[in-house]
Amino acid sequence: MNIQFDKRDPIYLQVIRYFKQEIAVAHLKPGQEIPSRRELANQLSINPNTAQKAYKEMETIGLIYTEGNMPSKITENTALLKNIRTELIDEATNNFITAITPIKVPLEEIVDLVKKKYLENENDKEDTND
Amino acid sequence: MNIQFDKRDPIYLQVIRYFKQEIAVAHLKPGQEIPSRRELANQLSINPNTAQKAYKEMETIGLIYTEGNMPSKITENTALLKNIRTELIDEATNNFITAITPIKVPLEEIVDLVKKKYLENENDKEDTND
Amino acid sequence: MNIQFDKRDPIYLQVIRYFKQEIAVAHLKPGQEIPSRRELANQLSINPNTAQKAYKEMETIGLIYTEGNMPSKITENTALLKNIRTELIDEATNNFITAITPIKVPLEEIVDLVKKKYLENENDKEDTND
Amino acid sequence: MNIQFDKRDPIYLQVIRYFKQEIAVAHLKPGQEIPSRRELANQLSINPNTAQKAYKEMETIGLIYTEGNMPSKITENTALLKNIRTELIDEATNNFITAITPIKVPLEEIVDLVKKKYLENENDKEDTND
DNA sequence: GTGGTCTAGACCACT
DNA sequence: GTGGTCTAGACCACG
Repeated sequence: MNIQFDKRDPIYLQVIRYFKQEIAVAHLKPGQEIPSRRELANQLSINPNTAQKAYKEMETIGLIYTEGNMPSKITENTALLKNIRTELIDEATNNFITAITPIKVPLEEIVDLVKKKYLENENDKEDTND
Repeated sequence: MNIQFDKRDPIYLQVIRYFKQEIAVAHLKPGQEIPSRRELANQLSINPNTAQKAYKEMETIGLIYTEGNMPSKITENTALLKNIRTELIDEATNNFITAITPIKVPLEEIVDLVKKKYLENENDKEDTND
Repeated sequence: MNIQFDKRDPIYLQVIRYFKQEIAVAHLKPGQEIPSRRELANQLSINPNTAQKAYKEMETIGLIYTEGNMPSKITENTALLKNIRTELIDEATNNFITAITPIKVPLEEIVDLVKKKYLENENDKEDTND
Repeated sequence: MNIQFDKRDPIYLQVIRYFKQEIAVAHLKPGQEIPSRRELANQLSINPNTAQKAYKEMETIGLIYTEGNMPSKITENTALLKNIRTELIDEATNNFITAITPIKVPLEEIVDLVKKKYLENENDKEDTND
């Protein structure tokens, strides 16, 4: 596991987003165990309190659950899990539209730009494949 | 002038973004006077200090300038002004791609979604036209 | 008459300093007439209020005097005039020492630097002589 | 820490100048932690907002940096740090020469005066040593 | 009127 | 604890 933190957003939110993404692409499956708070903090070199905050938030959302002293697990509420992908996509798209609309960019120009950056990004990833 | 503030971002940043957008769509032109700090604060119902902070930041960026105790003006550095539109668009697009990529959404689906939301948004605006 | 205004200091203070310098080098002599407030404002392209403020301040100091509707004149208090040169030099030197002392620069280095910059400045002036 | 504030300059600028001087004489070193805003405000008996303003300005200059909510630190850009001493000295000397030149004081007289005041100042400091 | 600074005190999010 | 933002209200110098 590895997260490229940027400093614009709080770390705990970036951790949550990471888990959501892993769920959206089915790298994390219902009932699957996730690292303990301490492990996570170690792996990501973040403050244990930050890890704790992320997990607590995810529990509140219902994304994960913890029974007794067992490792936390991804929820088995598959409906909720299925929504995550849509939720992430919608959120990203809404943010985008909200940001781009006031600048009055023609739809065509937007689509072209999105396509271009999307493909650039794909190529970058291929270049850094192992 | 009117800004719909959300509480996620600091007000002074939203003010700056607003000015950038107004510049990007050429509602604000090089050398044009902008409202005084007090005036802006009144119009937006924000504290004069918050307006001052936004203006000060815009000065350090080079977006506006102030001579003596005269009202501040939009910079006459047209190169800088021209970049603003591109900068805003790029930033929005990059944020979008960065957010959407890890979810592995096919390009086609993304484009469709963008088109759909864009048009929805357009219609909303028409509905509220006078 | 011509003053190169910088924006760090208030204009009216720069005007006063200019008059003091002209007195210090005896370009302005006791009893000599000086431009009216309006004339000064025109020549320097400054606000008449600013010229007025400078003159008023100079009157308070006793540097100039005005009788009735006559043009203002340089004071005939020669003792005061003689002090101006010393005053300007002392002020400049004190400011310099106050600024340079906390940085713990050896006297030798300071003297060398002053000499160097002084001579550079002399040459610049010669180059722009008419 | 102690700063003798004068009322001519804004407090926050005097704070910045103080930090620059401390850097110039190497009392503050690259990466070194500096007091929190609140602490500084307490020590100097100034408002926390004023301390904040000074620190924010130093950040934009690149003099200090802040990660997360950790105490701010002196930048590790040693090139920038090295320049500060030169910058301070040059600025002081330029101001001095600019002020003294129009009075047409012979170089010799200037040097003598600088020497005299420098030494006076040294003695003053010795007198107040513990 | 303008910009600029400052204080006092509060609140928030993050670690 | 930390940094960051915001409000309310005041004062000053400048033009």
